[in-house]
Amino acid sequence: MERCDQEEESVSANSRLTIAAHALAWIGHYQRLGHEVATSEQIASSANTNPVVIRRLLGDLRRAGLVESRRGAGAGWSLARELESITLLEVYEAVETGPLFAMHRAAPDQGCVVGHGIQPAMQGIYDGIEGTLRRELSGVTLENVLRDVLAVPR
Amino acid sequence: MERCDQEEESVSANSRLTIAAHALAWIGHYQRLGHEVATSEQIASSANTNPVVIRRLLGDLRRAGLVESRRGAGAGWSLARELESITLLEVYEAVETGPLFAMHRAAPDQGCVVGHGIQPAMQGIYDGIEGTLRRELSGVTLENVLRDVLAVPR
DNA sequence: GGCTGTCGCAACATTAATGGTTACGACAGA
DNA sequence: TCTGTCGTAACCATTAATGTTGCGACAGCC
Repeated sequence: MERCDQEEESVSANSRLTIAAHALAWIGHYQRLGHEVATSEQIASSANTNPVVIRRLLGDLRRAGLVESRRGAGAGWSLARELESITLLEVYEAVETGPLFAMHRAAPDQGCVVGHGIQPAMQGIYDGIEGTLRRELSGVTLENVLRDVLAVPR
Repeated sequence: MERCDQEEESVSANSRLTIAAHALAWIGHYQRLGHEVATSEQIASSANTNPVVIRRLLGDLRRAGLVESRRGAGAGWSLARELESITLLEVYEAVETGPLFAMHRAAPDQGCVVGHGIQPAMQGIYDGIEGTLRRELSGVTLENVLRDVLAVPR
């Protein structure tokens, strides 16, 4: 598979949510063209990555009940649910692991008033932010995503 | 410096915002007790980390105009502004680098309709989410944080 | 029954961010 | 001059994400 190098400054964050949305939109679009299943090879070609990466990601989505896979001849992936019913929140929860912001690696000094109170204080703030993030993500369906994708001018 | 291992499942995300808030709250609280400056050694002891890590982080905050440092004898760190006027958004922008969610590492296949439209589509969604995140962060001041910290029961 | 294409998964390499550690010069007050 | 602390470079360790290869499992088809 050819690598199409593009000079990006310094990609740090994880692109798992982006690639997962790409894969779901691709499968949904492909099925609307009349095809039964999509292969990891086809999706990887569109996303410019390795088929195994796609299979790993789709494996997470299958565990979440969003897609199904068939083995044997004529194998491939298909949606387990309609694009309209899948939200970015479900995709996010299927592919993202930890919290947005982490606490200290080692517990702060509990003998210090600041060290003692900082984790509960920040946790309360972070919980509120993650709740807002989830509300935002739950307001976007994969149908919305595919519509936006197809609306981009060539 | 002793390492106080605490069994966390799998800390992945970055704790830079947490540590920065800890440091600012510590300096602010210390100054209210009548002290002029705080040393990276003291802050590191409270946060249970290395003084150099604190100096690096406070260096970012100084570049953002949130703290000042003094050198020579009686050296240390002090707030450049009141805790009430510093928001978590300013701290976030001072210490966090990239976007919350990243795009593909290599550009997707532009010859595919999905590959062509996926990045603009997701970017629009991500921009909205980051805007919401920033609004949330801008609504919390370091004064709020310190108050929450001191309100935690012993 | 064998052939074929694809998934499932393990194993390993690569890259990048983060954090921990040591070292040492610069600085400024006592 | 002495001392304590900052400023910063250099290096190592750890972790997550990603890329890659290999191969067995599976199921339809000939």
